[in-house]
Amino acid sequence: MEDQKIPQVTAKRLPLYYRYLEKLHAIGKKRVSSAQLSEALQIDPATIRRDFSYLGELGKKGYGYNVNYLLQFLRDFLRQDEVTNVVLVGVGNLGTALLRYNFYRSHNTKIVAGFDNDPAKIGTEVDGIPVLSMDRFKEVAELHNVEVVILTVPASVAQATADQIVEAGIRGILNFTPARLNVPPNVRIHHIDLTTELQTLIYFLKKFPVDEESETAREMDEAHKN
Amino acid sequence: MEDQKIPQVTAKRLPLYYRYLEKLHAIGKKRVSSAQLSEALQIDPATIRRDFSYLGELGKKGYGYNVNYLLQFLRDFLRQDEVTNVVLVGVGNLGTALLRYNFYRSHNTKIVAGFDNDPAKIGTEVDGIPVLSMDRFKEVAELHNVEVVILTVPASVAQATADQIVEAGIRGILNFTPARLNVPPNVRIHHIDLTTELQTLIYFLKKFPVDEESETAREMDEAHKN
DNA sequence: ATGAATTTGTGAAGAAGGTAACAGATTGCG
DNA sequence: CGCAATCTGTTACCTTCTTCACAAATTCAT
Ligand SMILES: NC(=O)c1ccc[n+]([C@@H]2O[C@H](COP(=O)([O-])OP(=O)(O)OC[C@H]3O[C@@H](n4cnc5c(N)ncnc54)[C@H](O)[C@@H]3O)[C@@H](O)[C@H]2O)c1
Ligand SMILES: NC(=O)c1ccc[n+]([C@@H]2O[C@H](COP(=O)([O-])OP(=O)(O)OC[C@H]3O[C@@H](n4cnc5c(N)ncnc54)[C@H](O)[C@@H]3O)[C@@H](O)[C@H]2O)c1
Repeated sequence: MEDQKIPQVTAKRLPLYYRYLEKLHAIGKKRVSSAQLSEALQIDPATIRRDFSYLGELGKKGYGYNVNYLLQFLRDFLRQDEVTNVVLVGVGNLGTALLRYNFYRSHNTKIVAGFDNDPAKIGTEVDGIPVLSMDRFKEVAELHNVEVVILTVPASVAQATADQIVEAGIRGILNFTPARLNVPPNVRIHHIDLTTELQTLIYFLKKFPVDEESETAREMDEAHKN
Repeated sequence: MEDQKIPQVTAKRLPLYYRYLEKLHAIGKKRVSSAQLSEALQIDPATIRRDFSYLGELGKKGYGYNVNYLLQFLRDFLRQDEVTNVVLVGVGNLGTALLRYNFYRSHNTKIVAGFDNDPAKIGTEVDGIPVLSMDRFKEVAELHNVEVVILTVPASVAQATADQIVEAGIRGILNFTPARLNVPPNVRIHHIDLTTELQTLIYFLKKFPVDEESETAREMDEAHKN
């Protein structure tokens, strides 16, 4: 709480900046302007400068931002040096895909285990990550200091599963199910609703068919470029 | 364009309402109030009423909303009766999971084909959906009137692939890669950045550890409940 | 060294979204 | 029927986010 509050949206964009700065660093670029960042990330340069200004005066007038400095600053700010352990519950189609994705290499986030209630899956491994019975959830979560769960169970059991993992002390849930979970106020939930995203995209296309002339549709859509 | 503009956020919530109304309809519920919807969807009742008011006067004072009527209205408005054909490009971990998911049953959206450039995958099927060579993209997309692509290729080839599919006449892209795609203004892109979502969730947990006393963190987070 | 060119940080205005609150319409109980 | 209870639609306000526009600082070319 020692940090002064930064806007929600800014917090969501910081990882984007971080990721791109890593790329710039990798190719040896030493400086970058908000205009160049804007070009690459498709975010208004004023927005970018404002975002950074919440963190301090990170740039220099007439020069721009020093890539190394900014990268290091964001690394610290985002605690990118600390490894975060998470677990995934529901090793089905989507869960397996997520287990196979290497969040660790790119983001210092480690999925230490998957959980499922299907006896056929329990005891197996996905890319070296063990799939365990839900019985062992609390034990394993505590052992690895896990506070965040990726939830990919069927919607029908989402609430019951959420109750169970909250009970075990989990404080954050990345919810891929369409269910709206009811949890205590001290537990944070982020919803990712793939179906709705697809539907919304289709809705806009059907509703506002773009003729080459008009830019309206694109303007309408800018806000979606999170 | 005949429809008066409705706010972005409202458009994103409509499928949510629609989905829940289907559930209500299925269990035979005849009427529902904004307060009840609020309870189930965790959206402020005033927001719900405002959302519906953009579409017309759909409710009745002292009564609430007629489930069947509202459901039918939203079905029409969202064009849920028309089947939308889409294709998926990049049949890897994530792509395969999405192919296996039945968008059709739940949302009248049909993935008619997957595309990949891996010879080992071309010619196979995933749950009855054929995996084809990119060479056939334009032909197949035109045959099935496809305007929307789900993009799940590696980030490194995302831009090149986007160019290729835009060239073939695609007008909407659901982009799962972390790449920020550059496309003509008449093509719509929605980004779904799973990694950033996870990072942002973790960021908030680390930055604002919730003590039972304080609600600050939850307040800060409300906006994420999309 | 000088002055033109850059580029930041931010004040101010605007756009977009959320919500309290209430008039007015309707329901449904007694 | 009469009246309390219910519940919408919307006005008014508030908060959050975006963007314009510009002074101030710095760089860079000559
Ligand atoms: N797959 C997709 O592309 C996709 C798209 C949109 C939404 N979703 C949502 O993501 C969720 C998962 O989808 P999926 O396709 O991977 O489903 P899935 O059925 O393939 O996987 C669900 C997994 O959860 C396990 N499970 C069931 N009950 C459990 C319990 N009580 N405790 C622990 N594990 C349990 C099952 O054994 C299975 O392995 C669903 O809610 C779905 O609506 C998936
Ligand atoms: N899997 C995840 O959980 C996850 C999480 C976050 C982000 N992503 C992103 O989603 C994308 C896909 O991830 P993945 O794990 O499924 O990767 P993957 O490597 O498993 O799948 C990529 C697929 O694309 C195919 N491909 C490669 N080049 C192609 C081309 N030029 N044309 C057509 N197909 C081509 C490959 O053959 C492969 O089948 C990546 O951009 C990744 O960053 C994935």
